[in-house]
Amino acid sequence: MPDTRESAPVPGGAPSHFIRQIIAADVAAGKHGGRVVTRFPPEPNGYLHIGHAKSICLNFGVAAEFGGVTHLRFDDTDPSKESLEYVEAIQRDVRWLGFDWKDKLFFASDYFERLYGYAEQLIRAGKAYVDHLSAEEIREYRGTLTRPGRNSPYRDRPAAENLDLFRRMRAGEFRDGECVLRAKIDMASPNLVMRDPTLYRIRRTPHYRTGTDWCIYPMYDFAHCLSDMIEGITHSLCTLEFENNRELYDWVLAALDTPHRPRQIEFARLNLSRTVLSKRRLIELVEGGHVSGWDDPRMPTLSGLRRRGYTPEAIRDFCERIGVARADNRVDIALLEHCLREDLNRRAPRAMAVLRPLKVTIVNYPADRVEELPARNHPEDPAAGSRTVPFSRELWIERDDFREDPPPKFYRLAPGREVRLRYAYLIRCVEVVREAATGAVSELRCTYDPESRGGEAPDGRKVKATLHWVSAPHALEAEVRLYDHLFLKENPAEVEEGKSFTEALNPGSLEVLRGCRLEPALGAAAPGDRYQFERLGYFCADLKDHRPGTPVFNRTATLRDTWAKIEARGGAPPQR
RNA sequence: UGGGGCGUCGUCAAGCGGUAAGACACAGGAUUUUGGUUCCUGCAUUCGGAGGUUCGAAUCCUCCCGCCCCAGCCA
Repeated sequence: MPDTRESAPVPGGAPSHFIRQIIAADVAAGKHGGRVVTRFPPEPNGYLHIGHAKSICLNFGVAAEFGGVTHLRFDDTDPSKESLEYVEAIQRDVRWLGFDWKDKLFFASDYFERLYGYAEQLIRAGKAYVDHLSAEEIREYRGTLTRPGRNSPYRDRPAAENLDLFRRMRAGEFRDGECVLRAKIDMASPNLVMRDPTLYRIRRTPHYRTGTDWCIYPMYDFAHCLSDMIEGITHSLCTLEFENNRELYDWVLAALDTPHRPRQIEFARLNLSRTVLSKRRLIELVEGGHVSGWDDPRMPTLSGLRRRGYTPEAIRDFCERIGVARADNRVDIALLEHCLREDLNRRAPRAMAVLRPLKVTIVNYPADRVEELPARNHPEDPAAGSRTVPFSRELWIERDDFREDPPPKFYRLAPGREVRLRYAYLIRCVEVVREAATGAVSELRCTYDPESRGGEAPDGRKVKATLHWVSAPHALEAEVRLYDHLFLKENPAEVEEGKSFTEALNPGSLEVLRGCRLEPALGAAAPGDRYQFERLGYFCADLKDHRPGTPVFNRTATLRDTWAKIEARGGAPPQR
């Protein structure tokens, strides 16, 4: 007999997690004829974020592993908050993430008529009733965590009366809130969800898909399980907060004696350090003007991550690595960034850009001379090819790469020191020019070694540092946006009484630099193109604001910076 | 002091009665025309705690402690 517990590796060698194990066991046992059908069921009332990505990867991933399919179903049962804009944005994001629902696109609103039929069936079976208690009264009657609730005075109406009332609800004979349809379960249940939950409410709000066809709408607990059943979902994966609802999910399907019984399985939602993932807080960031919108590159939304320069591959890898379990968690955002760098390091072409320019004049280089020096587009990938970068007498280097009074372990440029300009020459700083008024360093005068073309001196002498640079007369000017974590706190959601989570916002999460200098090859960048600016980080041309003549780049991630770490450790204070 | 869950390294997370995987982070070192990459090395005598069962327990039992979820006509 086969071991149906299936603790052994699963097809594809993916790491084991409890949902994979359950599904593998079900498949092995021939449940549902060995079929696997999952679904991703967003409500179209907001944008998808990295937490949804976990669910999307889980649902599409696990179904694919077992040769199954995944439905994209919009859980659009509350017309007051939903819209087509969100439906479109969600589809765009799921597709971008790399998943394909084929022709399996569904809407709970398409099931309204069938759902209504099931509700009547429930009424006929004496398992649901129309209640005229007000919302406040229902709350009072529900009891508390420790005290049982009381039956509504309308609870024992005959089925025929309930049926008539429910039909009149549909016909629009009652005002919003005047009555609801409730399941008749147990007002004393220790599980509050089971204390005669509301199944239908009256809402005279036009629905973005069904218009004014309906004035009654099913609640999540009624619509979701039945939608799963209708679609033949085998494994209905959701987050832990729906655990209490599982009893009701099963109750509805059993009460209706449905032919197909999906199984709800809950897993822990993702929490990420230094950001927020709740819809409520994300909305507050957008509406409070703390970010520029849902796609602000600092947002953990998929549209924000996309604009920031994240790749779908990196996000999928991240979702695979964090695992799936039932324990509350807060994943270190450094893991997401690691996945990103790993992917980008492999595929981003290299280029040179100077963010905070400092002028360098090569005093012994002819003023009218320009050389085109070959540079590799990727140090480890010859297939990425090469390009040419112009070199001339006047250059820009990074201000951070020069120190008048270099601290220990700083081995970049300083008075009298020699360094290498990447792909170009060895240069030595012979003079520091200052602004008369402020005394600030305004220019460096250097000599170059004509024998070191390409960066290697014939005498074999070594140099400790290699700097990136851009030829001044050939440079493109650009705006570069430096992004950092949105929040300073590990868990921004944890706030003191009376304070807002927005107080933990990182004031330095965005720094806009203008007058940055790019090497000419970057002029070919199209919106969304990603590069590694050597020694700085990964950058992408902004999807919205980048124009060929006026380039705008977003910093996707910095490179790991060992020197910054040494410096921060207190060795030498930064001098700027 | 109702019910439902969850506690394994700083953070995730395997582990399914046979003697604590892996990843990130962190710390060293090697290579390097990116202080990047890559490569080595180190990093839980112990699994929330206490008892018990067993030749043997993170895994089974008992009690205790801590954290999360539920009182929408939201999902």
